[in-house]
Amino acid sequence: MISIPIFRWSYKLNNYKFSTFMIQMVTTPRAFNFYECLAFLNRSALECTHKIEDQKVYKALRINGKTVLFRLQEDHLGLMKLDFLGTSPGKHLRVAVLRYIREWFDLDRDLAPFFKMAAADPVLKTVSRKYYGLRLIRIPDFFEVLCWAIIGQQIQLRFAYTLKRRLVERFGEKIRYGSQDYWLFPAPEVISGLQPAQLLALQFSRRKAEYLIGIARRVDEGSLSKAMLQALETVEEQRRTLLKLRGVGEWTADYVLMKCLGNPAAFPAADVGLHNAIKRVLNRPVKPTVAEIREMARSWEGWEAYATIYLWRSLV
DNA sequence: TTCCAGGGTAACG
DNA sequence: CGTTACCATGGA
Repeated sequence: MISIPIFRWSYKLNNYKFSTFMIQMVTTPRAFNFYECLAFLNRSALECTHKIEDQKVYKALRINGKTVLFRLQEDHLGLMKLDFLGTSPGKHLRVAVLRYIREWFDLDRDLAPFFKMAAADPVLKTVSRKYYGLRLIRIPDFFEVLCWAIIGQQIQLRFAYTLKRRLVERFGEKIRYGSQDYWLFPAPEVISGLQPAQLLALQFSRRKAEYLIGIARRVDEGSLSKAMLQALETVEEQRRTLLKLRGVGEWTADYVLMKCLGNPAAFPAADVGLHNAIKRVLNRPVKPTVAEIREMARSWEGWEAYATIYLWRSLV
């Protein structure tokens, strides 16, 4: 990872020290298209854990026990420009944010093998060219990815975003900057103390309320964490650990492996969106069966997660 | 009104 | 092991 501190300055606006920016650059790999990633991040107007404005992403983050707000935008020469807003974090924190961003956009992955495979694949051929440079946009926070996956179970994505927004704006923290609020996903210690009725009031189903609170308790008490999963030897062990959780089935387990742990081979094969995307790409009258999809996916081996996100992208 | 959404659990063979 | 009813809600 190369980070280049360019310069630092503060400026005055109306004779008031408005803000201090710490500018840093994030290097980007080959086969990376910032605007394709932006399009994915911008797919719902109801999104609340980041904001996109004028081709720039804004995100609030709690990291190393501190909250920071940053902005990320495309820059020339294969770089992204990172600005910290409202604070000027120390070096340690800046490095942590840079690491977060590399993970968020899956920057440290060589996609050459994926594109080589996809170019010759009947299902992926078109989408891999059309959305070339799109990365697996991850949800690095373990509690957040579990909540988001559970919220999204068996409901339309639009409603899932509505529920997430209610959860975040009711139980999360916010950073105010300028005239805008930037929200942080609720902490597990907050959700673990809730009664199901408090989530039912936000129109969560009773089941989902129970799942979320149960998982929040496990994360809060420390008996479940991302580090714990990462320490396991095999993906199968990771999967088994996730499947033990109430509310986590095959789809959710694979979704977490893909979106949080960044496993490019994780594959939610039963996903309805994936089925619809394949149906459309192949111009079929009906959705393929899971068995057919597994057959199609044989040539995707090792890149199932990337195949999935490119196909999901084609739905919007 | 019916059917489908980026599913999961529990009960049943 | 595979199948099935049930869960809850919003859109088309």
